[in-house]
Amino acid sequence: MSGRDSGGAATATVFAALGDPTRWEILVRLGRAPASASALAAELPVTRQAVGKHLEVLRAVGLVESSRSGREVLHRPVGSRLDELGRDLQRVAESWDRRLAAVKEIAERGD
Amino acid sequence: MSGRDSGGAATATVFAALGDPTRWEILVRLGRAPASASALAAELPVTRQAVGKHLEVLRAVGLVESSRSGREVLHRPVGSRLDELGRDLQRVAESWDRRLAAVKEIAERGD
DNA sequence: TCGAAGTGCAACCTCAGAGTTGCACTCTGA
DNA sequence: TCAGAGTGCAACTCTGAGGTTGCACTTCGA
Repeated sequence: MSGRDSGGAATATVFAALGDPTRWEILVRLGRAPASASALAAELPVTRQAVGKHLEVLRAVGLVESSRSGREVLHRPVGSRLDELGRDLQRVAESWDRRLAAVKEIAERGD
Repeated sequence: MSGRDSGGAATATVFAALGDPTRWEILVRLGRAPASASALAAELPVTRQAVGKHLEVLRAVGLVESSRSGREVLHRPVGSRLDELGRDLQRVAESWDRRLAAVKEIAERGD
Protein backbone atom coordinates (compact mmCIF):
# COMPACT_ATOMS: atom_id res chain seq x y z
CA MET A 1 0.00 0.00 0.00
CA SER A 2 1.43 3.40 0.88
CA GLY A 3 -0.04 5.95 -1.46
CA ARG A 4 -3.61 6.60 -2.57
CA ASP A 5 -4.51 2.96 -2.00
CA SER A 6 -4.90 2.78 1.79
CA GLY A 7 -6.80 -0.50 1.41
CA GLY A 8 -7.23 -3.47 -0.85
CA ALA A 9 -6.03 -7.03 -0.92
CA ALA A 10 -2.38 -6.08 -0.42
CA THR A 11 -3.21 -4.42 2.89
CA ALA A 12 -5.11 -7.42 4.17
CA THR A 13 -2.08 -9.58 3.29
CA VAL A 14 0.22 -7.55 5.52
CA PHE A 15 -2.27 -7.65 8.37
CA ALA A 16 -2.70 -11.39 7.92
CA ALA A 17 1.08 -11.70 8.22
CA LEU A 18 0.99 -9.76 11.50
CA GLY A 19 -2.08 -11.63 12.73
CA ASP A 20 -0.37 -14.84 13.81
CA PRO A 21 0.88 -14.93 17.44
CA THR A 22 3.95 -17.00 16.58
CA ARG A 23 4.84 -14.59 13.77
CA TRP A 24 4.46 -11.63 16.07
CA GLU A 25 6.67 -13.34 18.63
CA ILE A 26 9.30 -13.90 15.94
CA LEU A 27 9.18 -10.21 15.02
CA VAL A 28 9.57 -9.17 18.64
CA ARG A 29 12.63 -11.41 19.09
CA LEU A 30 14.18 -10.22 15.85
CA GLY A 31 13.60 -6.69 17.12
CA ARG A 32 15.85 -7.43 20.08
CA ALA A 33 18.57 -8.91 17.89
CA PRO A 34 18.88 -10.46 14.40
CA ALA A 35 18.83 -14.26 14.49
CA SER A 36 18.82 -17.40 12.36
CA ALA A 37 15.84 -19.72 11.93
CA SER A 38 17.52 -22.37 14.05
CA ALA A 39 18.24 -19.91 16.86
CA LEU A 40 14.62 -18.74 16.84
CA ALA A 41 13.29 -22.30 16.84
CA ALA A 42 15.48 -23.10 19.85
CA GLU A 43 13.63 -20.54 21.98
CA LEU A 44 10.15 -21.02 20.52
CA PRO A 45 7.76 -23.97 20.96
CA VAL A 46 7.82 -24.83 17.24
CA THR A 47 10.21 -26.55 14.86
CA ARG A 48 12.74 -24.86 12.61
CA GLN A 49 10.59 -25.64 9.57
CA ALA A 50 7.63 -23.83 11.07
CA VAL A 51 9.82 -20.82 11.85
CA GLY A 52 11.12 -20.95 8.29
CA LYS A 53 7.61 -20.77 6.87
CA HIS A 54 6.75 -17.81 9.08
CA LEU A 55 9.93 -16.00 8.03
CA GLU A 56 9.01 -16.58 4.39
CA VAL A 57 5.59 -14.99 4.96
CA LEU A 58 7.14 -12.02 6.76
CA ARG A 59 9.75 -11.58 4.04
CA ALA A 60 7.04 -11.72 1.33
CA VAL A 61 5.27 -8.68 2.81
CA GLY A 62 8.53 -6.82 3.42
CA LEU A 63 8.53 -6.96 7.20
CA VAL A 64 11.74 -8.98 7.42
CA GLU A 65 14.97 -9.03 5.42
CA SER A 66 17.56 -11.79 5.37
CA SER A 67 21.25 -12.06 4.60
CA ARG A 68 23.41 -15.15 4.33
CA SER A 69 26.83 -15.42 5.92
CA GLY A 70 28.43 -18.80 5.35
CA ARG A 71 26.02 -21.61 6.25
CA GLU A 72 23.93 -19.27 8.35
CA VAL A 73 21.08 -16.95 7.34
CA LEU A 74 20.45 -13.95 9.59
CA HIS A 75 17.00 -12.33 9.67
CA ARG A 76 16.11 -8.85 10.89
CA PRO A 77 12.90 -6.81 10.98
CA VAL A 78 12.34 -3.85 8.66
CA GLY A 79 11.28 -0.96 10.88
CA SER A 80 10.46 1.40 8.03
CA ARG A 81 7.85 -1.01 6.67
CA LEU A 82 6.00 -1.16 9.98
CA ASP A 83 6.29 2.58 10.42
CA GLU A 84 4.77 3.06 6.98
CA LEU A 85 1.92 0.70 7.86
CA GLY A 86 1.24 2.60 11.08
CA ARG A 87 1.01 5.86 9.17
CA ASP A 88 -1.39 4.30 6.63
CA LEU A 89 -3.65 3.11 9.45
CA GLN A 90 -3.83 6.57 10.93
CA ARG A 91 -4.68 8.03 7.54
CA VAL A 92 -7.54 5.56 7.06
CA ALA A 93 -8.82 6.28 10.57
CA GLU A 94 -8.78 9.99 9.82
CA SER A 95 -10.74 9.57 6.59
CA TRP A 96 -13.32 7.43 8.42
CA ASP A 97 -13.84 10.17 10.96
CA ARG A 98 -14.19 12.80 8.25
CA ARG A 99 -16.74 10.81 6.25
CA LEU A 100 -18.78 9.76 9.27
CA ALA A 101 -18.92 13.36 10.43
CA ALA A 102 -20.21 14.34 6.98
CA VAL A 103 -22.82 11.57 7.06
CA LYS A 104 -23.96 12.75 10.49
CA GLU A 105 -24.24 16.34 9.34
CA ILE A 106 -26.30 15.38 6.28
CA ALA A 107 -28.59 13.25 8.44
CA GLU A 108 -29.17 16.08 10.89
CA ARG A 109 -29.74 18.62 8.14
CA GLY A 110 -32.16 16.24 6.47
CA ASP A 111 -34.46 16.18 9.50
CA MET B 1 -2.96 -2.91 23.58
CA SER B 2 -2.10 0.79 23.90
CA GLY B 3 0.33 1.20 26.76
CA ARG B 4 3.63 -0.50 27.58
CA ASP B 5 2.42 -3.67 25.89
CA SER B 6 3.00 -2.89 22.21
CA GLY B 7 2.72 -6.56 21.32
CA GLY B 8 1.35 -9.83 22.61
CA ALA B 9 -1.63 -12.02 21.89
CA ALA B 10 -4.14 -9.13 22.03
CA THR B 11 -2.29 -7.33 19.26
CA ALA B 12 -2.20 -10.37 17.04
CA THR B 13 -5.96 -10.73 17.50
CA VAL B 14 -6.62 -7.24 16.14
CA PHE B 15 -4.33 -7.85 13.18
CA ALA B 16 -6.00 -11.18 12.52
CA ALA B 17 -9.32 -9.31 12.44
CA LEU B 18 -7.89 -6.89 9.88
CA GLY B 19 -6.22 -9.69 7.93
CA ASP B 20 -9.27 -10.96 6.08
CA PRO B 21 -9.98 -9.30 2.68
CA THR B 22 -13.76 -9.45 3.12
CA ARG B 23 -13.46 -7.91 6.58
CA TRP B 24 -11.28 -5.12 5.25
CA GLU B 25 -13.78 -4.50 2.47
CA ILE B 26 -16.55 -4.26 5.05
CA LEU B 27 -14.55 -1.72 7.02
CA VAL B 28 -13.91 0.36 3.92
CA ARG B 29 -17.61 0.44 3.05
CA LEU B 30 -18.60 1.29 6.60
CA GLY B 31 -16.08 4.11 6.44
CA ARG B 32 -18.02 5.62 3.53
CA ALA B 33 -21.33 5.34 5.36
CA PRO B 34 -22.78 3.27 8.24
CA ALA B 35 -24.81 0.30 7.02
CA SER B 36 -26.75 -2.78 8.10
CA ALA B 37 -25.58 -6.36 7.59
CA SER B 38 -28.19 -6.91 4.88
CA ALA B 39 -27.15 -3.77 3.01
CA LEU B 40 -23.50 -4.86 3.12
CA ALA B 41 -24.35 -8.38 1.96
CA ALA B 42 -26.28 -6.91 -0.98
CA GLU B 43 -23.13 -5.33 -2.39
CA LEU B 44 -20.65 -8.04 -1.39
CA PRO B 45 -20.25 -11.53 -2.89
CA VAL B 46 -21.17 -13.26 0.39
CA THR B 47 -24.34 -13.99 2.33
CA ARG B 48 -25.76 -11.89 5.15
CA GLN B 49 -24.74 -14.58 7.66
CA ALA B 50 -21.10 -14.37 6.56
CA VAL B 51 -21.21 -10.57 6.89
CA GLY B 52 -22.75 -10.98 10.33
CA LYS B 53 -19.89 -13.19 11.49
CA HIS B 54 -17.30 -10.70 10.21
CA LEU B 55 -19.05 -7.85 11.97
CA GLU B 56 -19.00 -9.85 15.18
CA VAL B 57 -15.24 -10.33 14.88
CA LEU B 58 -14.71 -6.64 14.17
CA ARG B 59 -16.91 -5.65 17.10
CA ALA B 60 -15.03 -8.03 19.41
CA VAL B 61 -11.75 -6.20 18.79
CA GLY B 62 -13.37 -2.77 19.01
CA LEU B 63 -13.05 -1.78 15.36
CA VAL B 64 -16.79 -1.52 14.79
CA GLU B 65 -19.71 -0.36 16.93
CA SER B 66 -23.38 -1.11 16.34
CA SER B 67 -26.68 0.50 17.28
CA ARG B 68 -30.17 -0.80 16.75
CA SER B 69 -32.99 1.33 15.42
CA GLY B 70 -36.23 -0.59 15.06
CA ARG B 71 -35.70 -3.85 13.22
CA GLU B 72 -32.46 -2.58 11.72
CA VAL B 73 -28.91 -2.64 13.18
CA LEU B 74 -26.51 0.01 11.88
CA HIS B 75 -22.75 -0.60 12.03
CA ARG B 76 -19.99 2.01 11.87
CA PRO B 77 -16.18 1.82 12.15
CA VAL B 78 -14.34 3.16 15.21
CA GLY B 79 -11.65 5.50 13.91
CA SER B 80 -9.98 6.03 17.27
CA ARG B 81 -9.26 2.31 17.60
CA LEU B 82 -7.45 2.19 14.27
CA ASP B 83 -5.62 5.41 14.99
CA GLU B 84 -4.43 3.94 18.27
CA LEU B 85 -3.24 0.79 16.48
CA GLY B 86 -1.33 2.88 13.95
CA ARG B 87 0.46 4.73 16.72
CA ASP B 88 1.39 1.46 18.43
CA LEU B 89 2.90 0.14 15.20
CA GLN B 90 5.04 3.22 14.83
CA ARG B 91 6.25 2.87 18.40
CA VAL B 92 7.25 -0.75 17.81
CA ALA B 93 9.02 0.19 14.58
CA GLU B 94 10.96 2.88 16.41
CA SER B 95 12.08 0.50 19.16
CA TRP B 96 13.24 -1.99 16.53
CA ASP B 97 15.37 0.64 14.87
CA ARG B 98 16.88 1.68 18.21
CA ARG B 99 17.74 -1.88 19.23
CA LEU B 100 19.13 -2.89 15.84
CA ALA B 101 21.31 0.22 15.80
CA ALA B 102 22.65 -0.80 19.22
CA VAL B 103 23.32 -4.35 18.03
CA LYS B 104 25.18 -2.99 15.02
CA GLU B 105 27.30 -0.71 17.15
CA ILE B 106 28.23 -3.52 19.52
CA ALA B 107 29.14 -5.77 16.60
CA GLU B 108 31.38 -3.11 15.07
CA ARG B 109 33.03 -2.30 18.37
CA GLY B 110 33.59 -6.00 18.99
CA ASP B 111 35.73 -6.38 15.86
C1' DT C 1 38.29 -35.58 5.28
C1' DC C 2 34.68 -36.36 8.11
C1' DG C 3 31.15 -35.18 11.45
C1' DA C 4 28.18 -31.59 13.11
C1' DA C 5 25.54 -27.43 12.38
C1' DG C 6 22.49 -24.87 9.43
C1' DT C 7 19.51 -24.75 5.67
C1' DG C 8 16.03 -26.11 1.76
C1' DC C 9 12.46 -28.89 -0.07
C1' DA C 10 8.49 -32.03 -0.09
C1' DA C 11 4.84 -34.89 1.69
C1' DC C 12 1.68 -35.28 5.16
C1' DC C 13 -1.72 -34.28 9.09
C1' DT C 14 -4.93 -31.47 11.72
C1' DC C 15 -8.00 -27.96 12.80
C1' DA C 16 -9.71 -23.20 12.89
C1' DG C 17 -12.52 -20.23 10.34
C1' DA C 18 -14.86 -18.55 6.17
C1' DG C 19 -18.90 -19.61 4.00
C1' DT C 20 -23.30 -21.90 3.30
C1' DT C 21 -28.31 -23.43 4.10
C1' DG C 22 -32.33 -23.58 7.03
C1' DC C 23 -35.46 -21.99 10.37
C1' DA C 24 -37.51 -19.03 13.96
C1' DC C 25 -38.07 -14.48 15.74
C1' DT C 26 -39.09 -9.27 15.75
C1' DC C 27 -40.47 -5.10 13.78
C1' DT C 28 -42.69 -2.09 10.26
C1' DG C 29 -46.27 -0.55 7.21
C1' DA C 30 -50.39 -1.16 4.47
C1' DT D 1 -53.59 -8.44 11.10
C1' DC D 2 -50.68 -10.08 7.85
C1' DA D 3 -46.85 -10.05 4.49
C1' DG D 4 -42.23 -8.63 3.91
C1' DA D 5 -37.80 -6.87 5.58
C1' DG D 6 -34.15 -7.43 8.87
C1' DT D 7 -32.01 -10.10 12.30
C1' DG D 8 -30.27 -14.21 15.37
C1' DC D 9 -28.99 -18.85 16.03
C1' DA D 10 -27.44 -23.53 14.80
C1' DA D 11 -25.64 -27.25 12.06
C1' DC D 12 -22.90 -28.34 8.23
C1' DT D 13 -19.14 -28.31 4.47
C1' DC D 14 -14.62 -27.43 2.98
C1' DT D 15 -10.51 -25.00 2.01
C1' DG D 16 -6.15 -23.18 3.65
C1' DA D 17 -2.80 -22.19 7.11
C1' DG D 18 0.13 -23.85 10.82
C1' DG D 19 2.69 -27.54 12.17
C1' DT D 20 5.21 -31.94 11.80
C1' DT D 21 8.53 -35.63 10.08
C1' DG D 22 11.97 -37.08 6.80
C1' DC D 23 15.70 -36.54 3.73
C1' DA D 24 19.27 -34.23 0.88
C1' DC D 25 22.44 -30.45 0.42
C1' DT D 26 26.07 -26.97 1.85
C1' DT D 27 29.42 -25.09 5.03
C1' DC D 28 32.53 -24.84 8.93
C1' DG D 29 36.03 -26.65 12.03
C1' DA D 30 38.92 -30.24 14.13
